[in-house]
Amino acid sequence: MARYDPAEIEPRWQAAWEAAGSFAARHDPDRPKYYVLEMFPYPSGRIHMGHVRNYTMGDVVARYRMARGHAVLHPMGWDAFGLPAENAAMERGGHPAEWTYANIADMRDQMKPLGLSIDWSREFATCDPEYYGQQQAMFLDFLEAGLAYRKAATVNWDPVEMTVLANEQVVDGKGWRSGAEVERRELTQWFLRISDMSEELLEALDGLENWPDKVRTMQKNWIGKSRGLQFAFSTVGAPEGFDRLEVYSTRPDTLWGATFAAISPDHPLARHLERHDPAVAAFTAECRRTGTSEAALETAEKVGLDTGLRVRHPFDEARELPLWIANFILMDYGTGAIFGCPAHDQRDLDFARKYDLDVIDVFESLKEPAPVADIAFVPPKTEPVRYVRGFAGPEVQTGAEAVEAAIEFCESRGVGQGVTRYRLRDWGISRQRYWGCPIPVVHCPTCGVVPEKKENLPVALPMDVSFDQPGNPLERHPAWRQTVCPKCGGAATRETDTMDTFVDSSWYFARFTAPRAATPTDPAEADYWMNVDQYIGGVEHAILHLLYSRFFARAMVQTGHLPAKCREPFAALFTQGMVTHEIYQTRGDRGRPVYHLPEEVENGRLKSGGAPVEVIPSAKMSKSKKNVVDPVNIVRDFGADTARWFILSDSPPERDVEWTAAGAEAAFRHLGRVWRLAADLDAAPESGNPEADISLRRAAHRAIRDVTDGIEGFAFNKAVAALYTLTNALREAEGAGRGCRAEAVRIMAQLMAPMVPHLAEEAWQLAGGAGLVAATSWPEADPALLTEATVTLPIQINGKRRSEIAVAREADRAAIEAAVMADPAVQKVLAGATPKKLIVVPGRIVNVVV
RNA sequence: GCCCGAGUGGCGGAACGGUAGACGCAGGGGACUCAAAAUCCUCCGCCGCAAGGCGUGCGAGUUCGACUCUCGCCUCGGGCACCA
Repeated sequence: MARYDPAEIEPRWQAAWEAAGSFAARHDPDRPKYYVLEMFPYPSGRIHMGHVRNYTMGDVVARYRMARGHAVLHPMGWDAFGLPAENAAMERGGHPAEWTYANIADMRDQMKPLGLSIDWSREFATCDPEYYGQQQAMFLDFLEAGLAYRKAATVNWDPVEMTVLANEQVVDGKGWRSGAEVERRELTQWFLRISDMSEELLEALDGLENWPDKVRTMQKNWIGKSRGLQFAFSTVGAPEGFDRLEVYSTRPDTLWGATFAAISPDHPLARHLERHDPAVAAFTAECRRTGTSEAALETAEKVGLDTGLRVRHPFDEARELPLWIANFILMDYGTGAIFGCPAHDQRDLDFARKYDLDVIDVFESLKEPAPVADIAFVPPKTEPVRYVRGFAGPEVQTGAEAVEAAIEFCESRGVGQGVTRYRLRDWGISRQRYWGCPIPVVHCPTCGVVPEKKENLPVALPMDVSFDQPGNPLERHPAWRQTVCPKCGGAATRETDTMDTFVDSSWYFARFTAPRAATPTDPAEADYWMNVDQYIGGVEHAILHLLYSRFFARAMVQTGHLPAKCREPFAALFTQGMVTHEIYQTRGDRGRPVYHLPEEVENGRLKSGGAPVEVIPSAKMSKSKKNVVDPVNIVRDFGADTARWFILSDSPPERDVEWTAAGAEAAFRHLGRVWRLAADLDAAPESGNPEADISLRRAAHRAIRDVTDGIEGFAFNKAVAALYTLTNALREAEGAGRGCRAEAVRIMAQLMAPMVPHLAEEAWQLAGGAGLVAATSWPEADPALLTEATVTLPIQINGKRRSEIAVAREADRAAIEAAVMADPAVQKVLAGATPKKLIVVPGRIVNVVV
């Protein structure tokens, strides 16, 4: 007997789609367009289950929208610049380009058998000179528009390798290869003025209604708008030029609790002091031996050094506070100087206790007033508290009120002014690396920094480079740097910094609308296809990638590369969860863990040798833990449809999904049953009994409703469950006739086409459908088939379910009440008395309160 | 350290503030088979013979009614600006 054979079915239908040109995006002004985009992959060389999940979800949306009559754009490309290619070149020789393009070819070959509805004619990689040349053209426009500039910024410097390290390459404050203590070092670097758009990027978040709230919240917090007071302390004993010290505080209401002032080790005053005082120099040098990441700075032990200088309290000239240098003050935020109020800030309190500084309470709790001991009193700003050392406003007020009152009071006395600040910093895009988009400017000894001419673009990366030593090969290339000044024609050198790879991924979505255009975008194409209607990717990109893209879209609008409607390029965002798997380990020498691939393990034992394995609970699939399942093997063993079906079933898309071998096999068995339902249609009786027919039709139409709701609501697990229910109905519909069954199978084929497209085509054909199911319109549910005449109403007594009654769907309240009172369980409890309350929610529930 | 999430049977999960556990996996029992696979039937939150009781990470609260709302915890995960 014939069996479900995906190895035969899947290539056949992929060829059919190809022949029909089913997935070519066609600019059709007469049809509504729909742009589905999954975050494009980094070409590591192997696709993993996370990719399968991401692209399957996008494929469901894309195929569903096609069936809904949209002109769909569903492209794919490669985020191809970045560190791993350089690391590969260092470790095994060869050129990053060679490694990258070979990986792209491999990954494309792994992806195509998944049967995704991608328009491959639009594919590109960000390392294509054609792409990054257009990026350079935009950079020049940004530069001219004042959106790009240079300033000094700190980097992680490895003093042994003499190279800049990425945060990821700094492990416990040491270089990952050299093990040398990392130093912070200042370099002049290129920046994009994202901070100028802080307010706009913040306000526009409200309009992103189809983004997850959590992503909007994260971006809001990242932008970090704050209202505070900026004022200057006058200093005592400070060197010339430092007689005033500007500080910023979001809690000026605690000014009377200030017991010290502190500056960043990178503050100009600290830098001045270190030149004259060896103790200060030693301390600031120590502070700089930390990575540049905020997590590293925040988790480092809080240390400080008393400069011996003092500042005067602005409202009491006689009161002097010690001035410290402290490692937790960030030069990038505010003015790089603060006043410390230990009573109402835990970090300040820890610092004060450590260095024996005073703690002065400013306000206390209304409920249980007590002086601060080891835990700072930091109530929500909305909670009213009693000010014992307030200086503006009433004695009892909230923190928020007190802050505003303090700002007003200080301004009226000429002590500082209220200011609005943002945590968001300008975007540093300089990277001292080879494998990135060269920044197209020239350094001329006479003209300074000069933009390259657009006709000279792309400034292409030289191919004759070596990676046998650390550092940027562009710096030591014998000829590449040498060029002529575009302005004066004299000898000049090229910029050797390349761009952050986040730049590459900040506009690829726009390039997909016209991937071969001679300019970064084509206005007509961008106008038709933009914006992205549904963007899908990992939540790990919630802040940086998405915020940079939002900024870039605005910058592109400003420089004429996108129409004005593109300021928010992603109309809807969906963030998917990870794919996880159990970890299998045995113990090697001295108890060290040895990890094993899932395919090496069977029934809790190693296939070879039979040693028992420890099972560690699921975690994100990672090569180092070997808890990875290669999609290529799954497709080979079960077919793409099984991989797609499993990855969509069970877990809601936004949550993590656990891959299990049993689940994959079960998915395969289910698809086999579905195939058999279609293949065995001929065995059904020519005509069935009317009751079975109508009940099957009802089941099919309920499935239309439920699958449609599931897809529209991004609850693919629920759509899958509805399809299981329909399959069960078909299997149980013994009395239904052949025609009715075939109709149900065709509906099932249409409903499952977005998820398991190959099997859907096969079932469609077996059930007598004409043409490709990929070319049919989405079925409509008949409302008449969705409603039942009677409903079952649960009866609660005091909130606990005790009984149920069947009533007509249209039954009114009085009829329901009568039926409830007649119910034996109710009568037993009431014993003749009247209920205290009778709550009737028609169609839902009844609650009798006695 | 800071910001954001998530916690429901043995497992993945379902549930406009209204019958907790849809649908599936695993498992038990049975049919078919020389046997196995496949397939089919059936049981399946926990305690209890039963009546019944208890159950959505923990502790309070709001409500006729809380997985769902509020507050306080615990655990796990994501991000923290040079990983992508």
